[in-house]
Amino acid sequence: MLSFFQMRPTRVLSKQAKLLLLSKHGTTTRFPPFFRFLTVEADASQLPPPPTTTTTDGAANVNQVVELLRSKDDNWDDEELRRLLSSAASVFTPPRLLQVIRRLGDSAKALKFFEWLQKDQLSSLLSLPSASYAYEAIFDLASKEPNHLLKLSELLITSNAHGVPLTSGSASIVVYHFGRAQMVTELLRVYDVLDPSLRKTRLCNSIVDPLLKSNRIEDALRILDDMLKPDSQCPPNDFTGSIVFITFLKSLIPGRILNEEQVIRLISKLGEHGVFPDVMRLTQLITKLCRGGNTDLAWDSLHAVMKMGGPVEAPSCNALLTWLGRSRDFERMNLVLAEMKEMGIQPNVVTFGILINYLCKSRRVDEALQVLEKMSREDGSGGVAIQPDVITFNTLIDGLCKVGRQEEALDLANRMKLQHGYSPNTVTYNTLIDGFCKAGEIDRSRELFDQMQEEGVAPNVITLNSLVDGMCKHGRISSALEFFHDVQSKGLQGNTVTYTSLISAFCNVNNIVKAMELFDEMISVGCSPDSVVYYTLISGFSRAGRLDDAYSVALKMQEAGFCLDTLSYNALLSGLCKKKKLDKAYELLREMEKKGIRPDEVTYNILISTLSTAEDFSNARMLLEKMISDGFVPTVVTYGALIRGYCRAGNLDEAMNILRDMDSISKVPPNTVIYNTLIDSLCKEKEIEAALSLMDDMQAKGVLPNTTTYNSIFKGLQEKNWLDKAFELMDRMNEQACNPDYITMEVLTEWLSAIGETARLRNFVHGYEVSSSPSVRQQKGDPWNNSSACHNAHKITSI
DNA sequence: ATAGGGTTAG
Repeated sequence: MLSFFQMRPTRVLSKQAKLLLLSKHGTTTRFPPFFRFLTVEADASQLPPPPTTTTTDGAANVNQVVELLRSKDDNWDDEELRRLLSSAASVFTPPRLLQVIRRLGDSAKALKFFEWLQKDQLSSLLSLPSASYAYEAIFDLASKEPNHLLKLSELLITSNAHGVPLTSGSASIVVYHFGRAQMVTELLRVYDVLDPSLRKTRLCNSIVDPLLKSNRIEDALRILDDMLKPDSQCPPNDFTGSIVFITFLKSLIPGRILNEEQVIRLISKLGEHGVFPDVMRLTQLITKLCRGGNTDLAWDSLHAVMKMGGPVEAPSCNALLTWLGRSRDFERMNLVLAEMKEMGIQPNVVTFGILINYLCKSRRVDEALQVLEKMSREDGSGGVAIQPDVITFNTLIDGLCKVGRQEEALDLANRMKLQHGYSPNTVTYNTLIDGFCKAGEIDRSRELFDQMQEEGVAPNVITLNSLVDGMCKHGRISSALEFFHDVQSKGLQGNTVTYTSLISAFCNVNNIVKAMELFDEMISVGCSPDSVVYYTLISGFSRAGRLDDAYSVALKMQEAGFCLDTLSYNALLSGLCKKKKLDKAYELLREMEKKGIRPDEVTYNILISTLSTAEDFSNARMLLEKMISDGFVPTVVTYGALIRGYCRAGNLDEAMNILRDMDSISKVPPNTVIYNTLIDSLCKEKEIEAALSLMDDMQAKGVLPNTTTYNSIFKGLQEKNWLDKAFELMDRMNEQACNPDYITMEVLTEWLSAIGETARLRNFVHGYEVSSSPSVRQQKGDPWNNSSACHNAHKITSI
């Protein structure tokens, strides 16, 4: 009875169905391809050709059956139906049956008819292949009816219960609808009941995509694994790649939902099937992974694609290089650059920019300048010259400024304009202005500020902030305020950074009232406080000894939703220790520990300093051990704290021992502060020779003395009335452009006026030579009156 | 590519 069909059971049917058919007949039957709606996977070889014989009798019969089923609601005349179907047994073929079902236009009725046929002797009409197609027709009907999702879901269960395998068409219908509704459980059920030969790439994609979108990573991976098998029936295509890579990029991935191995495995397996992320996606993936702290995985991903011959271009490499640069991994940066060269991946201006930026940030400015020279030169070895852009230059200009070479930075800005035709932009000016401000050359910065406006380059809030901070840090707070108000009136608004600089400056001169006023003003003009400005206040209050106020700012900070960070805790801790409130300090330490805020090197330094000051050297040294065992490296500040403690305790020998240990054991070079501590103590102990020999030691080691050094020495010399040495040092102070402060003036005025040497003091303050003669010698140029001698030379050349 | 946060000396 199945002989209407040429059967080909191997592909479409489940094992169970195959056995059933083979045991009954063992002949080959072909399937009718009647219903191919929504067939996602159009595979003609799967589906048998349409039947070759049809008769008009049959067509008439279909009409009659449909008529009968539709007219008699659910209670059709069984006898009549049976008669219609069997009388035309030779012509009422399964294809006709499907025509009936399709024309019923109602899935419930169709299912009822199907079930009637199954119970009936005529169930032979529903031998398995056509049963599957009958179900496909019912699925199709249901999919167009109200409440289709529920119906499809029920039909899926019924068909399974009836032992009727899904056709590829049925699968397409349900997957399409379940996928749109993200019904992951149903999708998985479809996948599981579907004969493996029907699991085609596009169908699998349609299942995997909603699974990934619903975050069912494990389930998606199971299907992906099937797809990625070497001899897969449903190998991944570009769409598979794109849904997987998009999921990678949704940041759900790194570490949390997919682990590193899984990411790499997917990339490799997809690559084995020739599916790669495109240049943009790979770049985004690398950036995302790096941003999530997973530079290693980013490295592996890029290399996996490289190794398998996927498309890798400069932007993807640049993404990795950026982060390697940030983590100071120069070795791997070089490796990437070498690989790029080897693989013929052409670096672009960004690649060089990253390299230059890295070198600048590592203060290796000369090497950065060499890269600039190299990139604009054709090197004859296949390398193409890459013209630097404004960003390249700005990076270098900033690099020069940051190492205090602002004059060269200015030269480079000129070169950029004259030789390369790039006009300096706001960033160029900002960088230079900040450079000169940091060097204390506020007037030069103001000139640049005026110049940029003359040339039509708009200053922005960063320009403002550099100047305000520069003025603040160089004792010109009122100029800073004036300047701020000035630009405000011209329409340039400050921000939290502007206020932080000002607040910090007022805290430093102990004007807490003004600092608080500015904080309130900042909020009233709509700049939201951030952790830095809170820190600035906490630190300011702490240093002023106003711990209660510091605590109340800390409370405000937390109410605003910020956590106290290590820096803020250190500020409070330092304030408490200075006030010798050690109980409170330990309480704060316990709070830090409870909140999981790790102490850092500075925390240890504060505590070591406190213990040293209290002359509790055994505990100070024990803490030093703990600091080291916690993985911190003691610094010049740590040793400085110990040295200061021993000095204050009058144990200069031990203090000197530590200085020697720094040199011989720890290899920490001493700085000015260390020498100042020791020199001051030696002077106070009247050991002026030893102090002077330490000064020689400083000079030999290239450590510059500062005003504090000279102040201590002058006091010591005054005690012994060593005039000549004092004159010599006054000259050296001038030579080194080390400005006297009020303490210097106090000491020298008292001493020199008492012995009638005020003329030398006058020479000293005017920058003239002191030691040879008290009378006025040749002018060396007055360092306090040199403002605008040749300022045009400092300008960026106008074209 | 550019701006604001620290511990030690007097």
